[in-house]
Amino acid sequence: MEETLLEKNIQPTLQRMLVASVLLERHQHLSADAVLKRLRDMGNPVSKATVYNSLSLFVERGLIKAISIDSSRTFYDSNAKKHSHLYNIDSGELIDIDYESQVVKEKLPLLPEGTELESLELIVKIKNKVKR
Amino acid sequence: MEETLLEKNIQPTLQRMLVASVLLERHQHLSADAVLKRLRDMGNPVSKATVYNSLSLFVERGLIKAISIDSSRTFYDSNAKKHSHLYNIDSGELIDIDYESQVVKEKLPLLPEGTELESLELIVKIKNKVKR
DNA sequence: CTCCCTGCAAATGCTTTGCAACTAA
DNA sequence: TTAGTTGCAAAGCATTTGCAGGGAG
Repeated sequence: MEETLLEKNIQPTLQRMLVASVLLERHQHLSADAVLKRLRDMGNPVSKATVYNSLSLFVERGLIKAISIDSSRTFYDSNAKKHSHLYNIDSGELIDIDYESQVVKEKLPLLPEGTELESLELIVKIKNKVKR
Repeated sequence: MEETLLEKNIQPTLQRMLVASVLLERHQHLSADAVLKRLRDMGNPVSKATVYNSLSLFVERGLIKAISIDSSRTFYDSNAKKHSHLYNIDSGELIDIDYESQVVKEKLPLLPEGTELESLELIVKIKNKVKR
């Protein structure tokens, strides 16, 4: 874990290692609050501010991704590779899909003069078929 | 304008007509606050709550779209037709692109059992090429 | 009358910040 | 020593809500 952080130029402090190990444990999407809760449930007292600061730093350094579904729903994604998302508006579940953004990129209209691609975010919102 | 609202099953009150006319005046992306400011600058005193309530109602009824760039940047889009967006992270500018979501949809992996497509949001983030 | 809408202010929820104490090189 | 990190509480924003007053049918 220490190595993982160092590779991304992140000074591996105790709290950062804790935050990183909770999120990177497996492929998952967690809110900042869920990370905090999990840490505390595990008996690791970390402050809310530190969780937010760490997660933001990780995103900035490309260790993880942040997915904003709407103004009050941000998920941190342990999968930093290029991929897209399915969001189930009924269950609140967020699922990775192996949809290669290459497909999209190839078909993309020209970008404005003097700009270049930074990232590409595709969110497919789905809902349950049955009686809603 | 009254007709436009009625078509979408929105009771055309004075304030709703004002909000709608500011946003639908032309193709644009405005934050709730920008709508409020524009209304007040035009000498139409409308409350913040009413602007938010109206915009949310319009989105719900399919008159406009809401685009969430990140947790503190929501834009309301006068273009309710299916399209995608370019977001310039340097300038904060949001631009519609005529990128037919059909292309994306055709290539989409199967949706989970019992679910159906609700919407599809593609945000291409770009940055300025020169010295940043 | 009754229902719906409006406006205000207060409340909410998420995220950031100021700052003093702390830690590691 | 000195820069970087942490934790707490407070501040900050965007958005929502409670509720009293108003308006339309």
